[in-house]
Parts: sequence; C-alpha cells; structure tokens
Amino acid sequence: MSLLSDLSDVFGDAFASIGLDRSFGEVSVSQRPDLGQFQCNGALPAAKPAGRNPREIAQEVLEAVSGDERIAEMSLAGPGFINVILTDEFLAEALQTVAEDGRLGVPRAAEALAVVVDYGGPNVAKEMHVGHLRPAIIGESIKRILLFEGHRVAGDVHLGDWGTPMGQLIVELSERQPGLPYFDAGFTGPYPADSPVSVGDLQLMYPVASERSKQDRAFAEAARQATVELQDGRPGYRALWSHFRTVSIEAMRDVYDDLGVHFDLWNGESTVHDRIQPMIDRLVEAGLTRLSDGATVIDVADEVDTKEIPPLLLAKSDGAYLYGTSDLATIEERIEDLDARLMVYIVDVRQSLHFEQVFRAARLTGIAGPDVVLEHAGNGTVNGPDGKPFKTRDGNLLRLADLVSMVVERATQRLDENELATGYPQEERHRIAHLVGMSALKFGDLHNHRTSNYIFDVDRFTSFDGKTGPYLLYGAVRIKSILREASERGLKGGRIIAADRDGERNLMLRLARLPEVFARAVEHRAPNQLAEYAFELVADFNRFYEACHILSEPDAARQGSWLTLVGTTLRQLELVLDLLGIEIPERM
RNA sequence: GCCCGCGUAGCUCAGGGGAUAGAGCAACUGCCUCCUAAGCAGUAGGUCGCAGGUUCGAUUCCUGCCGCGGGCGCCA
Repeated sequence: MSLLSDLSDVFGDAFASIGLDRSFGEVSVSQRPDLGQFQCNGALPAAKPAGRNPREIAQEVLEAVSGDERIAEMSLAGPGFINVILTDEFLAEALQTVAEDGRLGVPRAAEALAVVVDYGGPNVAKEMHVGHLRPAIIGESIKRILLFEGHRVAGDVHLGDWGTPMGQLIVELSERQPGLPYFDAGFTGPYPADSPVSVGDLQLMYPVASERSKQDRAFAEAARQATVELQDGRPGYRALWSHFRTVSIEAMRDVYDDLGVHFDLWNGESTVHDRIQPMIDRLVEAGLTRLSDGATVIDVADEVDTKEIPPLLLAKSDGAYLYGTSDLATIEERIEDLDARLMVYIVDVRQSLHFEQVFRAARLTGIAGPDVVLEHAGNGTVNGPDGKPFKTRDGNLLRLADLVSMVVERATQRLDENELATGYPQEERHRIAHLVGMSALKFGDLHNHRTSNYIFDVDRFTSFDGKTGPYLLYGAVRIKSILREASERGLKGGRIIAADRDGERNLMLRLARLPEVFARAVEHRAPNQLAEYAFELVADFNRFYEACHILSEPDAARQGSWLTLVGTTLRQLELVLDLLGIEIPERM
C-alpha cells in the first residue's frame, strides 16, 4: 500500500518478534532528514510497560529488522530513536507502483457512504458577501475530497428561502406595486411567467424591509402574517416567492460559477416545509417536547454536560418554525430520501452551539440513528488588513462578487506587470487571469486551517513569489511545458530507476507521501493539509528541475525514468489542486 | 456569569506527544550561453502569552491566570 504502512508493518513485526505490541512499530517521516528518511520511535513508549531500557529495545528491534533488503541503512540515536534510510532500488519500485496506480497511491474508503456536504447557505433576495466565501471554498474542497475517497457525495447549497424575510419582502412589494395579481386574493390565475422584480430590486428591498420590521410594528405584523400565509400555501404568495427564489438562484449561480463552486442540490429550508408539522406532531405525541413560555421546545441538555445547553426551539409561541426546526427536518429528509450516512456542515464555527442542539435533538428523537454521523466542520472568518471582519469603506460587508472581480483585476495587473501571457489571444488571456485570480483566492484561503480566521490581502495572495496560488500554477504549467516539449521530441517515459542524487530522491520521497496526507485531510476535514502538500510538491519539483536537466539527459534510461517522475508529479499536482478546487491553465 | 476558539520570527501563517520549532513575505549574499529566474542555493531573525501539572520526553495533553475574538431559547 503506502510506504509508511509497509514500513510500519516491518517494524511492527520486529516488535512482535521480541514480545512487544506491534503497534509500537509505527513509522513516521523523519524530522531529521540529516539522519534518515524515516524514523521509528516505538522503543521509547514500549520501555516503561516492559520495564526495560529503551535503547536496548531499539537495538533488538534494529537487529530483528536488519537483513531486510529494502532498507539501506539504520541507526540508533538519542534515547532510542531508530533512523531508517531506504535503498534507492526499493524507493524506485515503490514509485513505479505509484506511477502505475490510477489513484496515485491513495486508497479508497473501505465502505462507500452516502454523504451530504451542506455548504453555502446564502439567503434568497440577499446579496452574497465575504461571509459566504469560506464555506463555499472549503465546502467545495471537502466535497471533492470525500468524493475522491470513494463516497457518494451530494453538495447542498441549502438556501435560506423560507423565513420571515420572505414575508417582509412580500409586504414591501405589495406596497410598492399594489396592482400586481399576486396580492389579489380573488385572482384565479395563471400568474405571469416573468418575475415582477429583478434580483437587483430584491437586494435593494431586503435591507429596507428588514429595517422597517424593526421600526414599524404594523409592518412587522403584516410581514409575520404574510409569512404564515406563504407557508400555508396562499397561491399568489407562493407564485411570487417562487420568482424571488428563481431570480436569486440565477444571481447566486453566477457568483458560484465564477468561484468554480458547484452544487448537486439547490435545496433550502422550504424543501422540508411539508415535513415539519407532521414531525412536530409526532415528537409531541411521543412526549419528547414540552411547552416553555408558549414555545414548543425539546430539551437537549444532559446531566454530564459541563456547560449549559439550552433547549432547541421547534416552534415559537405564535406557532412559527425556526431554522433549527427545518435543520432537524432536513436531517430526517436526507436520511429518508438519500439514505445519508454522513452529513458534514461547513458553516461558521460561531454556529457550533446551534448544531450541538440540533444534533442532540436528532439523536434524542431517533431521527438520526447511531449509524448516521452528523458533523459541524466549522469555518473561521475572513478579516480585513486591520484584522477585523472585512468591511468596505462605507462600513458594509464586501459583496462576494466585488471580491471576486477585485482579485481577477489584480491578477490581470500582475500579468501585465510581469509581461506574462503576452501575445496570447485576448480570450485566453482573460481565462488565464481568471484562473490565476481564483488560484490566489482559493490557495490564500485553503492554506489556512479551516477554523482559523485569516487576513485577506489581495496583493499578497496574487503575488507571483512565494507560497501562493500563482506559484503553484506556474509550477504546474512549467511541468506541462516540459512534457509537451518531450512529446514533440518523441521522448517517452520509462521505468523508474534508482535515484542517484538528492533532488531526484527527495521528489520521489515526496510523491510517496500523498496517501498519509490525504488520510489526514479526510480525517480532520482539513484541506489545508493538501494545500501544504501541493506547495511542498512544487517546491521539491523545482529543486529537482534545477538539479536534473531532463530534456538534455544523455542516459536514455535515466531520462525515461525522469519523464515518468515528471508525469507522475503533474498527475499528483492536478489531483491535489482539483481536490482544492483549483484549475490549472495549459500555459501562461 | 457560563461556554467555545485563538495567542508561535518584524508581518502573514503552518505544525501529527518526540531529537536542533518550520514556511512564505520583508532584509542581506550568490546563481540565467542550459527544459518558463513567477525559479534555485544560502545568511539572519524565537522566553512557542504566563504559571503549574501529567509524561522518559510538552509548542502539542490537563488545570489556573492574563490578553483578544466569538457564542449563550422565541433572528438566521
């Protein structure tokens, strides 16, 4: 399988052979490359329970392993570290296996699960802003990671399309355009096919209506009433709402398309509306709820809790549902309709208490059985250069569409400054600028840990130097260029042979590490692990490129080996960047 | 008040119980008759917030404190 698991087996056997637990044989990549490629520290934790000296144990393990043809050198160091260096022949064989593997060494999950990744969460009629950036980028990556692991994954944008704001907009519009048939209770239809409002109109109306609800009690009451009627199915309101939803989705899709973020499901709170009342009735009948100040709640606190967990509100005292209610019903819907076994929510970490409540409620009510995993993989925020939440000069949240065009404009400037992609057709140049911009944006975001807040800095992200998206794209394009040139000269990749210099050996060692990195990314839902790997891979390739002049190499076998190595590097880079949602241009 | 997260190089950030804590930027020194120099090689830069504890070993796990941010039933 992977180099690390193979080596762990070897050392596990050795520990077993001297009567110690084989789990002590775990091998990791060396932290001291000057002393070895890999290390096994098992003798240290093994010493205490065995009541023995760790160096003595390490010495016996070392002797038990010695003679293994795959290992070129071993040494005992410090209090009981075992350093390992592989033979170049074995390393070459291992890489040959990676090169021949369609999955580049990464195993599939033992069991393919139906998974829903819930990310996005924009609201109908409301402009998308910076706050929607991280869930979109991280969610897209986590979806791709789980998909590659072999699961059946559906990404759900999960719109906010069913709450009080919908009623507010209906009332607001009824005042602005009272003559529309949607407001005429006696109208028998059919309603116009075209929306009476554009998404721009909605986005202007939204804050106005929202503000009025706070100031004007009559308006708020009318909005509440409209919301109830909408949810009860009043035809005119439903028809109008449907227009709101449609024009909003069109606008969202434009932004998401620019970001390369794609959803399988455009569901929302409204999707589960019909399930909510029956669900509540059932829970009430089962005695799982209670009334609290007129509201229907479900207690989710547990005696062993160290913190106070308030009950989840299923229905307000006026009978209206809350978002926790639809979240609970959505869990039920996904299990029943999609047979979902894992749901991952990529939502701001600040919502963690809410998810804790919803997940507990799902458990307590039996909606989610023990075979269903519910997970809130929270994300941090995007901050401005001052370290505070990103705002525009006038104090508003930056529109996501503006952020995207800002990055693409800066990327275009960078191309100009560096006289790159000059002489290309205008259309290709635009495309390259877009891809460079997106790589900058996404890598700038994803190389941070999922839960950290980070400072957004266009200049730094779009820089052509250092740890940036453009650096990765450059590396990938350079590799493509070499392979194109090789192909034109009729050169072909051959079997990988033993490395004879560091630049080559280090690239091989890097390429063998993907399985562990991928496993870690899956386990922690941590795309930054893959982002870091992509950077290290390109950096190792650049060193290899410096040390090994591929196209002029006179030894045909070595040149063939190098070409396979270059090809494998490109395939891994394409895979990893694709898992991050980053697309590579053909040239730049 | 209770709970959650963060505090690592001048800046932006990684870091999986292990040895000498890393990267990028910024600073400084080198390398283009050679596959894209958007690159490579090197130098310098640290009480890992503070104090305890667990451990053979703690930046990592636990407790307390300080600082910053966030959350805490009828919004989402």
